[in-house]
Amino acid sequence: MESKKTTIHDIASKLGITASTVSRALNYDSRISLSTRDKVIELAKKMNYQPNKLAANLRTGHGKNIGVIVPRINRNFFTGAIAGMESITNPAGYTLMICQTNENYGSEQKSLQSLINNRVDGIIMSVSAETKNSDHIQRVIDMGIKLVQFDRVSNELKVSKVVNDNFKGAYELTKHLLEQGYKRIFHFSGPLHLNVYQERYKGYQQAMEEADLNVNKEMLIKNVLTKVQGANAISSLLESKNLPEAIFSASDFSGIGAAISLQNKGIKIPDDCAIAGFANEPFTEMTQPGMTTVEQFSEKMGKHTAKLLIMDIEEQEGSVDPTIIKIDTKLIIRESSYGNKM
Amino acid sequence: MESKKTTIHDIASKLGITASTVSRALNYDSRISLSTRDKVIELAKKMNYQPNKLAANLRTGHGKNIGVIVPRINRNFFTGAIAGMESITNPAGYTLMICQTNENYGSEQKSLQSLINNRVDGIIMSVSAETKNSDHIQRVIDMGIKLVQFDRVSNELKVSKVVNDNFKGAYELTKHLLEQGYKRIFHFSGPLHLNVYQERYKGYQQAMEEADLNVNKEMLIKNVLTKVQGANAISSLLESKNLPEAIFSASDFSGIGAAISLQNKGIKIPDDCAIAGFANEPFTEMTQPGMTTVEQFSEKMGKHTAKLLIMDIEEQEGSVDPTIIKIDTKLIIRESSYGNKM
DNA sequence: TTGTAGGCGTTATCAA
DNA sequence: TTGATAACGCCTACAA
Repeated sequence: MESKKTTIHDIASKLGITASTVSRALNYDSRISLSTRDKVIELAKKMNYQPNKLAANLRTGHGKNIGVIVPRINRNFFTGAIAGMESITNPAGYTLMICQTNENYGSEQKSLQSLINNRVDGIIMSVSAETKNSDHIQRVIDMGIKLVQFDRVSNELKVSKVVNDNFKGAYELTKHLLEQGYKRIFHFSGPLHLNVYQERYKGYQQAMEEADLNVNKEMLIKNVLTKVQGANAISSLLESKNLPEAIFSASDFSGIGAAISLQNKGIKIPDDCAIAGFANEPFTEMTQPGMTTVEQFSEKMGKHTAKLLIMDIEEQEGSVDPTIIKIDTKLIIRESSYGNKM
Repeated sequence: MESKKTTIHDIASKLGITASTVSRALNYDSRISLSTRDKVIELAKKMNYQPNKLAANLRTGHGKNIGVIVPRINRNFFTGAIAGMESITNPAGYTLMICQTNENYGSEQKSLQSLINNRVDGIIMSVSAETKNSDHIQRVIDMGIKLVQFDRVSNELKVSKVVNDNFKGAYELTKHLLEQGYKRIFHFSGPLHLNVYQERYKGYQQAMEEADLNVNKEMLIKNVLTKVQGANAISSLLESKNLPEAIFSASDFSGIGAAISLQNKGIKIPDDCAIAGFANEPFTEMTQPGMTTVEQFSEKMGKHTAKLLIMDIEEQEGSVDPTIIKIDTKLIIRESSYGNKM
C-alpha cells in the first residue's frame, strides 16, 4: 500500500489548475467559484487527500494547538480540569497536547521544551511536586509564549492563574471538625513549597488559632500524600501512642490510607478518630463510612483556564494583564467526621 | 518581547558559515569538526535557539510521534496502560499524543483525522463504546499508517492487538462465586458489541453452564457500566422483588454503585447478596467490604502495545504480520464475595 | 476568479 | 569538513 501521500499539487494537476487554487478551495476562500470548489473537494475526497498540518503550521506560524502539562492524568482533579479545557478549546478549534510530568522536574522541563519545539500556540500548566523554582518557566514566558497556570502555580510568575480557594476550603473544613467537638486535630500535608499545600495548612492553622488551639510540631505531618504514606503515618502515630482525635489530610489518598489502616486496627471512625480529606476523589463517597472532604470544581477551573489562555492568544499585539481567578471550594460532610465529643 | 525566533540561518550568518553546517553541528553529525560544533552549540544556546520540529518533520517526513486514542483518561486501566506505553516510547525517543474520545464515535473519527494530519508515525487505539464498525479505522490502515489496538479491539481488522483474557477472567470469577455456594448469579454487562464485554459475558455463561445453571434473560442486564446505572439496576431488581444471590458486574463502577445502593437499603454484603466487579479500580479495595474483582495489568498491556507498534514502525519496508498478544488476568478475592451458602 | 512566485525552517544530495 | 541548492507541502501577496 504505502502509496505516496496526495498533495494539493496532485489534485491541481489532475484538474488542470494550480495548487494555490486548490489550497483556496479547500479552505473555503470566498473568491473561488463554487464550481471549482466543488470539483476540488470532490477530487480531494476521491484521492483521499490528507492535509499536512505540519506544512500548514510551518507556513502560517501557528497550528491551533495548546499544550497542557499536569503532574498526573490519573487524578480525578486533573482529568476533570482537562475535560473542562476541552469543552472550551474544541469548539474554538484548538487541539490539546497533554503531557504528564509524574511529579518530576526534569520531565516538566522536557515537556515544556517539546511543546515549544512543536510550536504550540500556548501552554497551560500545573507544576510538579519537585518543582521548587520557576526559572525554566520564566524562560518560556520571556520567549513570548503565552502561558497560563492553574491549581499549582508559581507566586513569582506574572502570568494569569486559576486557583482554588485552598485556604478557605481548609479553614472551613477545620472549622467543621472543631464544631463537631474535635480539638486535637492533626494535619497530613504535602510539600509546603507548593501553594496548594501551603494554603491548606494555613487555613487549618487559622481555624485552630481562632479556637485557641495550638498547632505544635507533632500535629503537622509533612509529605503524606499517597495511600501508603497515609497508612504509614498511622502506624507511627500508633507506635508513639499519639493518636489524634481527628485528622485533616490535604490529600484524599492519604486520608483513605489512614482510614483503612485505622479500621484494620479496630479503631472506629469517626468514634475513635475522625478523618477528612481534600479533593473529593470519587472513592471518598464509596468508603464506609463516607469520607468528609472538599470539592474543587475542576471542570470549572479547566474552563476558566482555557478561556484565559485563548483570550491571551487571540489578543492582538501586546499581552493582556495577568488575571488571577480564584474558584470557591465546597465542604462535603460525610460520616467520617460526625462529632462524638459534643 | 515576542522577538522573531532565531533559526539556524541566524546562527549561520553570525558565525560566517552556512545553515547546513549549523544543522549538521546541532545534530552531532560526525563529519563536522569539533571546533565548529562547539561554536555552533554555544551560540545556539546564547541566542536561545529553539529547533522548529514542524520544519524538521516536514522535511524528514516523520517526527517520532505516536498517537494514542482511548475512551477516557480518568479510568485507572487506561492511565495505567498509558504509563506502560510511556515507559517504552520515551526511552525510544517517541512522544505520545494522547486523545480521549469520551466513548464518542464522532470524536474518535476526529482524533484519528487529527493525528494523521499531524503526521504521527503510528497510532495506538482502544475503540469507543459507540464504535460499531471499523471502516474508519480500516481507511487509516489502508493509507499505510501503522496502527495497533489494545483492550477494546475490532475483530474484523488485521492489525496487531493486545488484549486481556477477558473470557478467562470472567470465567474464573464466576467459578469462584459458584464455589462459594452462590447459584442465582446475575451479570451486569456493557455494550455487547465490544469484545471485552462480549467475552466477559461468555466467560460467565460458560462457568454457569458447566455448573448446570441456566442463564436466562433476566439474569443478563445490559449497559450497566456507571455507578448510577449500577444503583438503578438494583432499584429495578428490588422493585420486581428479584434480587439475585450474587452479582458479577463487568464494571467496577456499576459494581460499587450496586453495592452502595444495596447497603443503603439495609441489604448486607455478602450475606444477602454478593458483589464482584472487573478491572480492580483502586476504590475496590477502599470500600467496606472490599470488592472482589479482576486485575488487568494495564501497564504490562501498554508496554506490549507500544513495543508492537515501534517494531512495526521501525521495520524496513513491508508490514510485519499482525501479532495478537493475550495478557493473563488475576482474580482478586475480597470480602464482598465470601460465601454464605455453603 | 485564478495564476505566479516566494518563503516558512529544516534536512539531504551533490559538489567542492 | 563545508557550501550551494533544492525540496518537504502549504499559504499568501501580488499580479493578471
